[in-house]
Amino acid sequence: MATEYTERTESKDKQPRTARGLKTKRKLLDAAALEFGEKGFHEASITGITQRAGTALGSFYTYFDSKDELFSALVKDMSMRVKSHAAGAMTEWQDALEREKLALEAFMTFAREHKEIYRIIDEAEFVDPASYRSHYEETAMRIYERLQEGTAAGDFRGGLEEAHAWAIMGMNVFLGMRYGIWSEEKSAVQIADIANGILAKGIAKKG
Amino acid sequence: MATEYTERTESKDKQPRTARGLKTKRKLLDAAALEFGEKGFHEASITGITQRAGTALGSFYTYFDSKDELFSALVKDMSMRVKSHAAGAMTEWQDALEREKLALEAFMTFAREHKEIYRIIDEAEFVDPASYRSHYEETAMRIYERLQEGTAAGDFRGGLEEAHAWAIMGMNVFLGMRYGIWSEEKSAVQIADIANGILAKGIAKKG
DNA sequence: TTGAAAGTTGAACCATTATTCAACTTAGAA
DNA sequence: TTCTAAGTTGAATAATGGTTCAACTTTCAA
Repeated sequence: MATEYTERTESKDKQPRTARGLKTKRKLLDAAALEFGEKGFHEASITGITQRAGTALGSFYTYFDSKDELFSALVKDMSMRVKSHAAGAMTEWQDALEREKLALEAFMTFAREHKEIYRIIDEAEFVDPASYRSHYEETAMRIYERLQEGTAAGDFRGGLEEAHAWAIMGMNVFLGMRYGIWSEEKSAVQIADIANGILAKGIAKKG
Repeated sequence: MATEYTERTESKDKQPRTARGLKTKRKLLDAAALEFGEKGFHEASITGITQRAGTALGSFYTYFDSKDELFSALVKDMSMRVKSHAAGAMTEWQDALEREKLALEAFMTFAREHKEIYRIIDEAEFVDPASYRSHYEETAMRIYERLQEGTAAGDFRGGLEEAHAWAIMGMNVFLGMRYGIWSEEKSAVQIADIANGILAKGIAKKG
């Protein structure tokens, strides 16, 4: 699975300059995603990564300055992939509420298919806190914008704040962990329905 | 602050047998909470812990088998302390909805006062996954029980499942991180009100 | 075709740090 | 008071694994 990786923080002189170099770097990145996902940052080793990638140990340092830098690059890439996936799933919807349902459904599906991604993003809290924070702040912002659009469209009530977005995000993340990663006893749709029920009417008895 | 720590997993022969021993062990545990909270598991060092505690390096191994075992003991203790604190705050309430508000409020306050605790529990996902899971499964269970009581009392609607508890927990955890640990721009009460609004009526426009 | 730049290789280096241990000190029961 | 168990100490041990580097191979523009 040849994936495209963004590499914002990278030192210029480490960019591959030939097709061969590009291929090697991609192998390293894919291998790293697996290694970090399986073992976590500290248990993962450069040796393990280069072995998976089928390259020599030294080749790693042709493309990355350090283990930390690689991890950082991966976090940013994973963050972007979650975002793209969700965006792609939220194209067709009748009302704002349904859009949120689609968002969570997409999120759950993605979590199930890429369990390693979640481990990497979560571990960024300790290895690369700035990226971790950005990931969630940007995600919250995106949700907040959807809330505002929803209010404007008359689907959502007024008075929705940034904190509402964080609450929804928290719901989604924990449901993703519990019913996406830890077990798949319920379908993504079932879970999305439950969360959507909360957003639609809360849990209080009507009266 | 002499805190009591539970030590379920500890080997019997490491228990202190004198008052002096007990005191040293407590110093080590308190120092460890600080060290792990500040630096995280891997950056934290036994040397750092014993230095903070004002004991010799070797004394650590009089009371603990390993760095991992100590961390594990800490996670369990922190988990218990969050639980106790929340329980203590949820004694006076008129209806189930208000009880949930008090729970989140307590959680937020506690997070602000013990930021290091959150780091420790979060990092357990990688260092001691079993404890991490237990912590959240038990918390979710407690919430779920409250939901059932709420339904029985006529405060909550029917059809509430375990997944509803996970959704609420996720909301709380993320709000605690964002508005408890990262910044305190809003009061615990304000945040608890927002979350409670979601539980009470959702975010959809009444129609 | 050719040679300089790019890429590859893996052994060696080195810093870190958890853990051990044997000598030493203190506590407290008898 | 005495003596043994409990506790303390910190230098030494050992294993790990990130990083460097000099020799070697491949690429590709001219």
